[in-house]
Amino acid sequence: MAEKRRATCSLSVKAHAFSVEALIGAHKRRKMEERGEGQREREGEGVEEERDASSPDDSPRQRHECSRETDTEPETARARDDDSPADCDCDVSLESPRRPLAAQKQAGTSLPVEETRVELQGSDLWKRFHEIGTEMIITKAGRRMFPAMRVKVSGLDPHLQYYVAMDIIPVDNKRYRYVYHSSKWMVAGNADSPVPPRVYIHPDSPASGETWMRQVVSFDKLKLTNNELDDQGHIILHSMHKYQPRVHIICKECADELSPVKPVPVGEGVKTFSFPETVFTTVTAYQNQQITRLKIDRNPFAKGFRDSGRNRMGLEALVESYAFWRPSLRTLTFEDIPGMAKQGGPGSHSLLSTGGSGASPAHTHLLSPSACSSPAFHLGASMSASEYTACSRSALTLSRYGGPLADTYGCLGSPGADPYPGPRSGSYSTANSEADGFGNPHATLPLQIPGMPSPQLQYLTGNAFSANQSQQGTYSGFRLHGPYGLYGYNFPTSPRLATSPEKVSSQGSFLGSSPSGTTTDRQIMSHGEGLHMLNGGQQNLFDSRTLGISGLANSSSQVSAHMV
Amino acid sequence: MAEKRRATCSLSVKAHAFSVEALIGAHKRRKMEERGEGQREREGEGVEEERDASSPDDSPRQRHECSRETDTEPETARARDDDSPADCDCDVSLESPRRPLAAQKQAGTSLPVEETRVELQGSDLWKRFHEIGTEMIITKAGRRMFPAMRVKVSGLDPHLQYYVAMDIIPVDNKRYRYVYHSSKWMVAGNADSPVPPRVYIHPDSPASGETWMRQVVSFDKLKLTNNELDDQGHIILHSMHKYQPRVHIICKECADELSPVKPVPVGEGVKTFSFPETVFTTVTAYQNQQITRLKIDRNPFAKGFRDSGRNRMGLEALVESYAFWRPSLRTLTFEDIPGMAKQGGPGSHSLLSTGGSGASPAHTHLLSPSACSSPAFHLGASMSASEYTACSRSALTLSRYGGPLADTYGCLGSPGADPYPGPRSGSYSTANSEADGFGNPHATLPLQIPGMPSPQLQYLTGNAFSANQSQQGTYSGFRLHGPYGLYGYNFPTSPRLATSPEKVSSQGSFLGSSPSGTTTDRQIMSHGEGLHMLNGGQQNLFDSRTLGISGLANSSSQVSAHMV
DNA sequence: TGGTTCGCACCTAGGTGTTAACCT
DNA sequence: AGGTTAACACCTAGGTGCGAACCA
Repeated sequence: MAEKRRATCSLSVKAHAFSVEALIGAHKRRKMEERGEGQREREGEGVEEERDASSPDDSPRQRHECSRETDTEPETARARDDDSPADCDCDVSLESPRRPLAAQKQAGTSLPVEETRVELQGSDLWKRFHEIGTEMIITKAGRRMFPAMRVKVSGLDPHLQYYVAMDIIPVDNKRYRYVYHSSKWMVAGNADSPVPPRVYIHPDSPASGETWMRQVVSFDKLKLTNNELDDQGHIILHSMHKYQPRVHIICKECADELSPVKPVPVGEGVKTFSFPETVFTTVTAYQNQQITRLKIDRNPFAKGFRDSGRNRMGLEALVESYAFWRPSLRTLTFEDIPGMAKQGGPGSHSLLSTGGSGASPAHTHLLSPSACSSPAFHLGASMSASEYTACSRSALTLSRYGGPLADTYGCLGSPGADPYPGPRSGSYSTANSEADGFGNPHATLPLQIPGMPSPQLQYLTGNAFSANQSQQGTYSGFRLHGPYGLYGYNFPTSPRLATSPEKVSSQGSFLGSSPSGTTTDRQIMSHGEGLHMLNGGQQNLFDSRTLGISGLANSSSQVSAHMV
Repeated sequence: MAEKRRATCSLSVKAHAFSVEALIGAHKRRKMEERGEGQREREGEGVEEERDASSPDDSPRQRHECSRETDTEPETARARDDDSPADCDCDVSLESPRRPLAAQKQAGTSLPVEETRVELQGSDLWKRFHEIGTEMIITKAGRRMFPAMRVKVSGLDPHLQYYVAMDIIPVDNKRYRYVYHSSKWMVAGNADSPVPPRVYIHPDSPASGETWMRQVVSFDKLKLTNNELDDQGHIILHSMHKYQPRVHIICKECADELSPVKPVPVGEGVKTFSFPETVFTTVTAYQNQQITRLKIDRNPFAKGFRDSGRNRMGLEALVESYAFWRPSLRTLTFEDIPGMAKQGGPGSHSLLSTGGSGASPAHTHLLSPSACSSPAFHLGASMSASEYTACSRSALTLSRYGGPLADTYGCLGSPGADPYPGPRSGSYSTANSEADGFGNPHATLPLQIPGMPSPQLQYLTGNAFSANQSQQGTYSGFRLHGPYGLYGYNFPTSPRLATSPEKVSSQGSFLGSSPSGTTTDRQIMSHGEGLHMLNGGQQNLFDSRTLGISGLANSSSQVSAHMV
């Protein structure tokens, strides 16, 4: 019934223009080849440390394989054996250090001044992209980023109110062009004229430090656009330019000047963080096929374009599916397979027919209805934990709202017209790896496990620049970038203040079924009937069942960024 | 390919047990019959004053017809000619009076003490259900209410912080049983033992009075369950009991005791509102077929069950479809129609095949990609409106966050253990009609049109009990209920504090494309490229194009409830 | 020719009533 | 026999890359 059918192969029309290098990744090639085709099949569904976060159905399956999915770190000298254990479930020990100070001190009372830190979640995935050369599609209507920025914040005053915002600044003043022949980005001239400044203010803003630190702060809903007249509040960028996303944490009293249509103010109370691996080049259509592949492999919404296991191409998948019927099918062609062009084989429920007909409804129902529904519970006020410990299900309660004590700071200043602050100052950042990129819910469990030692804790209790990873012997530890030589951020105080609405409504719907603890979702870990509450670091109680269900500890990146 | 096919008719298995009265609505029957079949066809897509709020595609179409869609008010003595103009587009004058005080005073500076008022949105739809006998399905997993509670709040101090919450209390201590023979609910004994108390705290809580008053406060995400062990934060109810939803507005300093698992506290600073037309009976499966019909007709998610125009039942629709081929088909039976059991007729594009095959993918693409995307824009701080008036698109900006001045009130008290407050006191309420129930986005536009007279303003500026409707001659005006004789609300201080998460993440996704101004969505009117901003009543500027696009003024209900 | 746009198939995510079991 | 449950078809809503068309 469908009027148009996709071509069977997901290569773009430009495929003829690729270099072999671009297609196979050359020296950056992952070592996947070593494996049997059967093993690689599942990679296509989104594997390794980074979980899709949206298809609860395949989570369990993948966790069983991740130990060998991450064993390859293209190009970099990073040790492979570090990632493997981290990727796997049940090794939650790596989780703990993410909240070193807050968790240690049994917070609840205000903490003394400590360094605000921001860890990038999903750093591993970001780096995978970064090694290839991250591209982000921008459209007139606005396009989400993939991976999305997700960070974990620590070192805030639990009782102060903060805004968290994100902006994206030019890395240089160049325009780029992708040369298919060499599979490289080349400078193609100077940058286009600046675009109207836009800031994505996290929809949970303002919130208490406790709230921010309790969850993974996700920027899933942020959208990029090339429409300079955009009135949806999306971040406006030029195509074929290089950009650097930044995260800002602004104390409420300093947020007077904060606006979605003005550059983020600078000064005390505004801390800015950036992560080098999140640099990307904007495009209106993907240039590097490797990027396309990785996006398709990892973004659940692009599942339809998977060959059912990327590197293990479609044919191999079919071989597997039909092995029972035709044991020696190794050399078969598409024509050999009945219905290949129109539908999947009878036994291949997980085999997406690339040219499949619409006549095959999804009655296979891959989604397990009992998968975690990740709800969020609201409390009217911050509560004494004792009120909720009586729970017969060993559940904790999430104090969603800042609570009475959380906003004794009222910003009394008027939101006066913000004088254009001028160029942003550069930002430093240190970054450790071993992270989940897209926000594996299970992986981002912000819980400190009582009684379980935190092997990396020692490395994280120092200041931001001392971050390191105990279990990653050969890993470089952290990267320290000098002042980011980012292109001047000068926008006209400008006429197009045409601020406009931005849809934040369906916050978290994307990751609704998995990324617990993201501030986007205001969710809490909850698997099936189990109830697991985050308690803002004030307690260390939690349902130990969570461990068995939601391991995959490594997805939290030990990235610590230092602000200016 | 589908393994199971729905029966051709959407009548339940209990259909054999209905009385004719139940099927045709007896004296409550709407006068639709008078119309030609062609006119009534589209009713099935969700018409009258209440708009689906989720299918932007048919909005325009419907507005062209609504003038005659709402002309019937079953049973009540309500004048029909009142509703007609109100339902139609362009008559925005009815919108204005909804925000009498805030809009009048050019708020922005604090208002003197005034009566807090709450208007039920979608009162018309609620009353339609109420007249039949509203039923709400409850499931173990939790079921949304339809219609959802949506209210408009006024009379708050714009600069104070408030929580808005909802709970649902028993109307009496009886258990009910539906008697198909008489199509009536009969008492079947005493109520079951009380269920654990649950309160749905609106996810936007706490927020400033300005924020609450600016938007329609929607309880879309609230879910009902019959699972007493629920850990999702859903409201727990008994099946076959009668309940009354209530809305509470709690000033932040009084919200210490507010908890999702404890009864709403009483006392100063807590104002409770209830609307008689929102009483419902809980069921696990619909009892009254008229309820089923109305639900299917109005709930966009049930569109698949529409016969393409409910009251203009399936057969009539087919007659129309096949009229061209068989002009005298009035007496035909299902068997007369080729393919009746499996697919719709050739010419009825809007006729959903009741038993249709899955082999027909949605390539018709009903959704217009250019339809309003209803985005929400965040502002880091409340801003001086002057900053945004320069917009070349005559757009205004929504000040999303309370802003600096919005929380000078910090509740310093600890969230101490809340002593069980005991039975709720009854609540009074006055209610005017003429409302949209489900929250037609366009209809809930909280804008005061400068220069446009507000015919009903005079009736709404008084205290809560003086509400009336100027244009509804014969309507009773308002209802004043004495202290609601609601069943005692005594729950054990109880053991199952098993509070638990509640998913609030995808707030507004349901109404994402239409109900602007709902606090659930934090959205702003925005049609296509147009940008319309709500400004919290601080300004009256807005893009006049909104009028032409988003009329349908009547959907805002002039309901004013009085709290205890 | 390189870059952009737009319709589309194909996904995820989740809200409907129906239906057939199932329970009491 | 009435009430409850879970799977399911069928929706809404919207996020993907593809590919043809378009543009400069």
